[in-house]
Amino acid sequence: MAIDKPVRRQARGEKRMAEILDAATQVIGEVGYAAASVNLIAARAGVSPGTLYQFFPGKPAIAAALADRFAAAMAEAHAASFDLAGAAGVPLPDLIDRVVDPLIAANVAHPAVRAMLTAGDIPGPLAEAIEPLHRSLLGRIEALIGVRAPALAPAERARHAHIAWYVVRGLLGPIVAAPDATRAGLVRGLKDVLVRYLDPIDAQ
Amino acid sequence: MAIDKPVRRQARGEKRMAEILDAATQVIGEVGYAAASVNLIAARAGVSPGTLYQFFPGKPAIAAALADRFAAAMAEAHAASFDLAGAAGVPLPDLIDRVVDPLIAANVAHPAVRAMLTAGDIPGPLAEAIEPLHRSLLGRIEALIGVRAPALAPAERARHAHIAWYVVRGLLGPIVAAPDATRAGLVRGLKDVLVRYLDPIDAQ
Amino acid sequence: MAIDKPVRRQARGEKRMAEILDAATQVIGEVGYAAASVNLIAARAGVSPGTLYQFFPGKPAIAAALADRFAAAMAEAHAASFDLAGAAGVPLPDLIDRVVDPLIAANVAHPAVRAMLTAGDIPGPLAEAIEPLHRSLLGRIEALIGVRAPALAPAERARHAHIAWYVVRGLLGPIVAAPDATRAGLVRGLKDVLVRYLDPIDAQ
Amino acid sequence: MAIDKPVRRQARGEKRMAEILDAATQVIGEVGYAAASVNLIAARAGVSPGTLYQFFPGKPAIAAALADRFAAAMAEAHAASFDLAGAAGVPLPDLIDRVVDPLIAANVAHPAVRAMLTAGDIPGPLAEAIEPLHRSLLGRIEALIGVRAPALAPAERARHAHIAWYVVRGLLGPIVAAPDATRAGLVRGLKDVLVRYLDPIDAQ
DNA sequence: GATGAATGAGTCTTCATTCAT
DNA sequence: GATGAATGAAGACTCATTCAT
Repeated sequence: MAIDKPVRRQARGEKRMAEILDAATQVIGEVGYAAASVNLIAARAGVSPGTLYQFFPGKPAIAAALADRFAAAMAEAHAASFDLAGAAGVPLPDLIDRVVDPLIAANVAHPAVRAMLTAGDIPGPLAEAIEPLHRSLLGRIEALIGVRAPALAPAERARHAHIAWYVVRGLLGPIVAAPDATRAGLVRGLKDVLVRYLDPIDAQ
Repeated sequence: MAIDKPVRRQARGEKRMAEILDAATQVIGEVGYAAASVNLIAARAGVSPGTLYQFFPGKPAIAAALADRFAAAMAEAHAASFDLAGAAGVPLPDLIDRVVDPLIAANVAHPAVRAMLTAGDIPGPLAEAIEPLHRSLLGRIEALIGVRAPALAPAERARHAHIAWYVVRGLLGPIVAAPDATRAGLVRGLKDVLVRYLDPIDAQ
Repeated sequence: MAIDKPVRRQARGEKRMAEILDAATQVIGEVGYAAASVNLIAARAGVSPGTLYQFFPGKPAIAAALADRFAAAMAEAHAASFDLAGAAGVPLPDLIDRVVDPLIAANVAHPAVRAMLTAGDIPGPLAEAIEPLHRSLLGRIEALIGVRAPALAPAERARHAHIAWYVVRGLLGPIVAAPDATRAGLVRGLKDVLVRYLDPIDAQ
Repeated sequence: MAIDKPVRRQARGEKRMAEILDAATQVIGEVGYAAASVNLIAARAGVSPGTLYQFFPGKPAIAAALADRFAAAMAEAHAASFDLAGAAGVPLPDLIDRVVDPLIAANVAHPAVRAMLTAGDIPGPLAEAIEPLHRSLLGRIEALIGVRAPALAPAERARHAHIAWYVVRGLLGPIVAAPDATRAGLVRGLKDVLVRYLDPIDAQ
């Protein structure tokens, strides 16, 4: 019982954090990072601003937490749909399905991340908060290319990864925002772009 | 002479407008649309806020003017590098060079537009200010595809245009931000993406 | 005790609200509604503008609160000096004393209301904020006339109430602004006007 | 011809002034003195702000000119409907008709004056600009009372004049703003108030 | 942990007025 | 006389953040 208390407290805290992050996901997804005020997020979470600051030291920290959460979700989803080791043996279009589909699903579920991903191009606190996510996504893509095209020079590998990632990121917004009817077509397009771009690079 | 007077006035005004837009281009390019305050733009232009408001009724109007300016520059540059009528006879990679190179040059020269282009994904005044430019760029791409692949169903043509445009837009940021050394590689990548994506669609 | 906490918070807030309204009463009373800037009111209340906005969403809300406060004070004062039911049995001059004296006392105590009452003739946010007070005062007058002259057609009753109210309102300014020496004479005049105007209407 | 020029110029100037005052009458009538910006008035008059300032040294000067214009119109209208000397012989209700009707007509035609008349209660530039008009109207009323009740002590005469004027002023707003259907009833009421108030004072 | 009051610099915008042309 | 560009001090309002309770 005495031992119970801190646990319970931590549990309460985790719940609060989750609530705040959920609220932030909504608000940032709706109006963008810049226009999403801390107070609005707190209000949406049903919490006072003071409470919010008890869990996050500032707005960028919320962004960072959101990014973390997303990175974890992504990692888990990708782990479920493919594994690096086996990635060499899969036909490219299949592999791209397995990479892209969870990515899109995750972005639909986490609209804030998408908004921050592009807003983060401008140097600033947001950019720094987002960077690890950026890195991790890029890293995963680079690793995959490394597996598929082991002979590729590292610089080239990095370049292709960047290109691929920017293409994906550029289409994420429209895809997430699109009505269901259009979305499928855009996803199809994105995959086509990737397949056709990467195919020549792909090990023969 | 009597006719000269009003002209001279307008000239002063036009010059100021240009100065303000130049300042806006810089500031928005540096810190993004959201963080670019009207007062900062005015200060950068060496003008009082009141003066700025004599020419532009608000921030979105500046964005719209910037977009207009860019659209005009683009149109001119494209007119110089290719013409729709003759676009059918050019090899695809050549055509893409002629379309992409001026686009990138223009974006390097107009960094604000690039920033606004992606920030404009969130509905709001900026999005509305940017829309005509968006439309015009998309329209040009669609027209080109129409010339190259006349048999394509209109819906498909539109879809491909969207995909291509989002790909370009998504890479514009990194390309513009990249140091010269990296930029060339990214441009190369962008063109490869486009060529490989559009080649199968291209008329044989 | 646990219940005490939120109460105490509210108490601080309520106190602040009262201070802000007091400051607004002064400032608006001195310079009028239009010239009374929010920041000035806040400063006079010894509060930052942000704090003011925590309690009132804008200037019209302050006006509305002021009007409310005044209406409540009026209602209380009138309740103490006469009651509708018994109003029929009082000689008209007495009744008018009992209605007018508290009204003037209240306006002397709440100079802002007087200023807003006439400024509110121009359609706009102020007019809307003031309207309920207007209605309530008019309603009270109309009710009184109804008691004194029950046979009067409703339209006529309303007309007389309007006339009487506009007469009162028109003299409120000068009366409140007058030095004590002159004030009594003006009040005397106001009452004479009302008595003589209403006497013929009064039930015989 | 050489002699002609200045005249012509003056004529043009007078016309410009009239245009500006007409515009001011409209604008102030619509939004009130405080909200009527000089630039708006100039624009409404089809003139640049600079030009406006060539004729009037500032906003209060416009108010003063408007008041002057109104005073002149009033004087003329009153001169046509009664004369001081003969005022003694007219039945009171008739006299009040002859005083009130032109006053109302003039206020309907000059809505700005009405707006300024009440706004001018707050000390400030407007009040000073309006004061002469105030004085002149009060003076006329006082003179009339003097003719009708020559035995009245001057202080009492002044007091009654004030009361009467404030009553009129207080009803001017509602009367001018009222739809035609209601207006007649209000005018009737105003006259009743005045007749009944002044009758006991009136010489027998 | 939680609350909500408090801050104050900063944002956009307006406006009376002046001045070069 | 006429124009319209230019000013800059306010004004209303917001927001990330802190602090007393």
